[in-house]
Amino acid sequence: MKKATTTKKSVLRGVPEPTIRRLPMYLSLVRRFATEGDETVSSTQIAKVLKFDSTQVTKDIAYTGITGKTRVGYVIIELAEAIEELLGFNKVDSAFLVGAGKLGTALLSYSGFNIKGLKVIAAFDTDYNIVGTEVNGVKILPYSKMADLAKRMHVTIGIICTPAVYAQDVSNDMVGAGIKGIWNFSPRNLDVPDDIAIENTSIYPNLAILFNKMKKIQKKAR
Amino acid sequence: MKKATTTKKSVLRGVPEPTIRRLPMYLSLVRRFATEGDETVSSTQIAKVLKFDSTQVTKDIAYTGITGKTRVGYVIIELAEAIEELLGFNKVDSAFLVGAGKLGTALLSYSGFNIKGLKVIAAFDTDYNIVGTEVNGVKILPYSKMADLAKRMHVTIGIICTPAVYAQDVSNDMVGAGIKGIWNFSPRNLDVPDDIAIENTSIYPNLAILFNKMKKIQKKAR
DNA sequence: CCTGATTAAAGAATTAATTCTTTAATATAT
DNA sequence: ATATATTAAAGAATTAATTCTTTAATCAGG
Repeated sequence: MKKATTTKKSVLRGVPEPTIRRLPMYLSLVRRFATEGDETVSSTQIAKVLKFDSTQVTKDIAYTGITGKTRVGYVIIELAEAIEELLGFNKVDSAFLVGAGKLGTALLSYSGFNIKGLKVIAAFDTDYNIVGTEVNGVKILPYSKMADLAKRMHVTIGIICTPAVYAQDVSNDMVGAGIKGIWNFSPRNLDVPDDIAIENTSIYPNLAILFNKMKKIQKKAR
Repeated sequence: MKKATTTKKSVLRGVPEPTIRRLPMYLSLVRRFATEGDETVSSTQIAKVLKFDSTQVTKDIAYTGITGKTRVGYVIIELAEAIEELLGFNKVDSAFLVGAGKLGTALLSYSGFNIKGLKVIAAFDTDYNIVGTEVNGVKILPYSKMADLAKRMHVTIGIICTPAVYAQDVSNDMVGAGIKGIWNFSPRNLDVPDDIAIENTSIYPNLAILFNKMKKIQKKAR
């Protein structure tokens, strides 16, 4: 052990996905602590609120590269910034959203959606009843212009909120336009080249996990 | 080892969470195959589309209790039903939604939300400008009536879509009213008794995972 | 200035999850 | 019929993730 290279752990083998799922929880929690006047936070505190093992919290935070202080914990401002950096929330990627139906407009109007890290600069649809309108400051443009604009504006992220049948075509168009990451809210599995990142988001896994937890608790009660 | 009990694997130690996250993907995929006329599906096929290891798919499906046939695969109808049963999507839980703001109404109007397994029978808010209105067939009632109605109607699931500051109070009221599972869309971590299941849903983990995948791909390219 | 308590951090041990290997079944092609 | 290829399934091996243990730092109280 003790290799003298400067490579961070996170660079060596990447941050585990379970850690990436937990880090946003820590971020939201310590931000709240900050608004309540706290300046430091310990992994013990975080673990207590979230009901996690405290060494797991410590290990997760270690991926950010910052260090804490014995008997004090972490400086919240530092910690929040370090988590944001690790998660990629501190730079801004431009995004196009395609499919301004119910789900698409819901996302556009959702305040939590315009987060640091992601800037939705336009939305697109084929329905000329909604093309030309605006949702939460984002213009809805004709889909025919999507690919060309994405190329010219160097948009890196595409958000797909179309019905399942159109999702693959939209995905193809996005990839053709140089988009590097696709956030897919449609219930269709997309086929993309290896160098395109894809993340499927659906509420069903969350619902399934809730049901599963309820089932486990019922079982324990017997 | 080798205990001769008839207990299924899923009962012995529960279904792993990664498996529960994947099963809805299989379900959505095989339903599509069914609409395309297929009657059977192999784990190899599923794995190919989703870019998973095929033995992982086989093992995940094994948790449902059904068996496949060599050189054929699984009967899609059976498989879909078995997954639905395992995930708890085949029974119906009554749910109340609290907080009919942007996020709440978005969820109510989202077609994928009224899934088998979950029936939102009413929504609640304290804002009298929206109380009395209806979203997608769901009435919005005054929040003051929530707890009482939940008790009388034996509602088992509460969905919280309020701003962070109200979330803990709503959660307390729900627990007091006998609700057994809370699906929390607010960005506040809730403190609930051990016998209450809680699932926090936020889009940030998904965004973080997307960014992380993009970062990995960029790194590989160098 | 001690003493005790709390903490981050490193490392070991354990547990969970994934991937690899083998086997037996069986559909399809020759 | 026979051979070949495909598949589910069981089990072993591997890898990943979590939890436990120890250590050293350092803050707070006497």
